[in-house]
Amino acid sequence: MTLDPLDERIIGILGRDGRRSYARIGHEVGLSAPAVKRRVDRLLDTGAITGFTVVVDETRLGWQTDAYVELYCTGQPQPGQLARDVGRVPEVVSACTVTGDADALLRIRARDVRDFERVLDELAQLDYVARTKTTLVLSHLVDRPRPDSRKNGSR
Amino acid sequence: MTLDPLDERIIGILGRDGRRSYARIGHEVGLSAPAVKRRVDRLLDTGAITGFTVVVDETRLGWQTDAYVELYCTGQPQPGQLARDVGRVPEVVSACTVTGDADALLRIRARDVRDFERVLDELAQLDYVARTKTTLVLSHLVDRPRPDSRKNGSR
DNA sequence: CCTGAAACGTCGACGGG
DNA sequence: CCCGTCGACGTTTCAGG
Repeated sequence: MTLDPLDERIIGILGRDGRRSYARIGHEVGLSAPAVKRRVDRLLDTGAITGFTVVVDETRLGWQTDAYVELYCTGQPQPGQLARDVGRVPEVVSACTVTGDADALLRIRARDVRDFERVLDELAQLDYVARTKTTLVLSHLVDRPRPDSRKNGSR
Repeated sequence: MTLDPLDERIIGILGRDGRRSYARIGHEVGLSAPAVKRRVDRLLDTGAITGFTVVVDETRLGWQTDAYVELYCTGQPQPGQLARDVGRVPEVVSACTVTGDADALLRIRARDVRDFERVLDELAQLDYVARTKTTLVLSHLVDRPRPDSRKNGSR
């Protein structure tokens, strides 16, 4: 699966403003609105684009506690089971298996520290979880939806 | 800053489909399209909503290496300087200061392992960076744009 | 908050490079 | 194959109630 430079520019523009009209995008990249739509539709079909979403300020919406939690497990839980189990906890916003000592690394968003403790308890009760290690997020320095693919020369 | 239950539902819908029309949203929550637009505009004004974006499958677009990098620094670099420095590296998709031994935790998206090594070198050359510790992501289990705020009763 | 009407955007069908 | 133009339809947006 390979991307046209025009596709990359379109994705870049949609990354900065997911609701920009096809006509405006076309004007910026030198295509007509239908041509842009056809490309976006194709990108959706092939799965390169998986959807559109709103970006919210989590902290302002009351999710004040942000943390990474490493999971140390007994044995090797099936990745499928692990995914299902942690996916059931709504405060888990991301989870992945990783190299290193821990078996999985979770990103948690909780209302406050008290709420976070409850989530941690919930995770510790999964029978294959031996222990957890928490790293609290203090301040956010950078947050991008995706890597910047312009070929460096900005600034 | 407090949110109406209607605002929460609207944000929830936009989270699942950031391009859904105000008319359809209005139909789902029991408002007219202009009423929905006014709410979304207000949420944008107050900063609760910071924008709209496209969701892409990074792996399919050629960003095959995903890793967490802990930064250990000499002294306490100013958070502002750190943010500026790591923000200049396009492969850094997120960065935050954290509790624990490390001073900062970065999320990196690189084209491949070779590309990742280059990024790591770039980070190591910042003069206040003493050492780094990499954790490679193996497989993604969960990935949500934000915590699920439905009050648990699903499944 | 809703309703209406004008401006705007979307999206299929069609023809040309 | 991918592009552009056109026209019908849906949506946004602002006025007024």
